[in-house]
Amino acid sequence: MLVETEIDWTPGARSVLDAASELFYARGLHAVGVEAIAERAGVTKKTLYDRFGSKDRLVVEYLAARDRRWRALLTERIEAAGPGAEQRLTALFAASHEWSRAEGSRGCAMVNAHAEIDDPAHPARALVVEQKRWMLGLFRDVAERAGVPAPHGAAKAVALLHEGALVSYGTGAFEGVFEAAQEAALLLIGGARPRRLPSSDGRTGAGAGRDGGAR
Amino acid sequence: MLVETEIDWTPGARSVLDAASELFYARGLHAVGVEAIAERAGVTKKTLYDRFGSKDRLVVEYLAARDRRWRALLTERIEAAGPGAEQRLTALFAASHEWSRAEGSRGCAMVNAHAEIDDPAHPARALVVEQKRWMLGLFRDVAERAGVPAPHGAAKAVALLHEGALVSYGTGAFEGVFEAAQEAALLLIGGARPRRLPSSDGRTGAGAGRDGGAR
DNA sequence: AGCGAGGTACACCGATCGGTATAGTCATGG
DNA sequence: CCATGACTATACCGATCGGTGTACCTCGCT
Repeated sequence: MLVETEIDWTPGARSVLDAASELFYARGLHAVGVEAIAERAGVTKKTLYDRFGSKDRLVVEYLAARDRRWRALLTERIEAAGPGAEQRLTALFAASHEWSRAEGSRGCAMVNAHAEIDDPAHPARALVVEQKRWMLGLFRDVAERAGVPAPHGAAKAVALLHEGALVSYGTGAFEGVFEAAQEAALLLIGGARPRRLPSSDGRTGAGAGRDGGAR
Repeated sequence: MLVETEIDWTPGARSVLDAASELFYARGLHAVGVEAIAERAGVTKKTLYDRFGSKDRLVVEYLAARDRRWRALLTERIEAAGPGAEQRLTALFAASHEWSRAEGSRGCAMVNAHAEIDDPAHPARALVVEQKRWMLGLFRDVAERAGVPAPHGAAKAVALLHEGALVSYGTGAFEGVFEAAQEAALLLIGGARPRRLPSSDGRTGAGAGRDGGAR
């Protein structure tokens, strides 16, 4: 129950998954060959195919594993933030920012993968969609906690803000995306009705916006 | 003046560009070979290479041509909408929605291309970034017209909303993304401040308070 | 008349793609 | 004791990748 729901991969499979995660995210699905993954993992192609069967299935497992990590981080941070809507929203955007900074600025892995998979029936597509809907659920919960008159619509707008921040951080087109998204989100969800915001004095919890400036 | 500013491609080059545009967008950069593009264009590979030199350069021309179409549509619609901030914002989101519907739901071609190009020095990356900054400029213009106290920050938030709507329309994770984005954008830009002069109304500090960002 | 630009048709290149096959090593546990 | 599972090593497969070379054709323009 309280244990990790991680699949019990063999050591070889695990290092393949790690290598695939790095390479797929950094270079793209089609740009990375199974040979390169196996080499990076310190494993033969045979092992890779014994564990995953095909490149397609490896792609799905890569996304699934990444999604698990992502959700674990978010739920942890949200729960630690307390029950308040503003607290949760702030924690959520801070976690996204932190994640993005740590992963390197290649944007959202789900969106990127979706862009490379043209087959609508590919299981990876469903995985991506499911994740985005889960995110929407998170925002809806926050909107409801805030008592926003139209929680569904507000949640959707905040989800779009978040999505935009994620991919814009990836392109590096402009700076301070998470801060801007968070501020707007707080305004949409916290400020849409007569209520005092906690210390409306800038510095909205995003910590020092110590964004990795190098672009 | 009313003439197209399109580069004077040869007929062969033009059909290659058309074919490339469809195939690259639908299937992805790496998934489409030059052979397939030439075939679709009704042209030999030789012609393709005589006109574009390499696949990389064809990719750049594909994005550049698409960007030209996109900007032409937007500027036309915005100018036709009149000088008001709300009118322009509405026209902009409507145009995006219309474009996305017409192109098929594969999301933003620029973002998708960016996801597939790992080399930061690739000229296509600069093209993508430039387009996103141009979009931000559009939104800033609107924010300034609306007399928002912190136009830069508000514009960034609206740009993120728009970005999120574009890619979310692509994933198809949820419905009504353009409507939701537009509504929130209007709220952020049109409704977040005193209709008239930017007085020092207390509540304004809550959200986009500090413009900050743009260093 | 002639020439160059824009083509077609097609053969060819080395490299890499995803995926398979065969053979053998090593550790664990019933 | 020995069978099974996890792995290495290596060779191989057909297909496709981006890209080049050669030869020939056919316009429009001077």
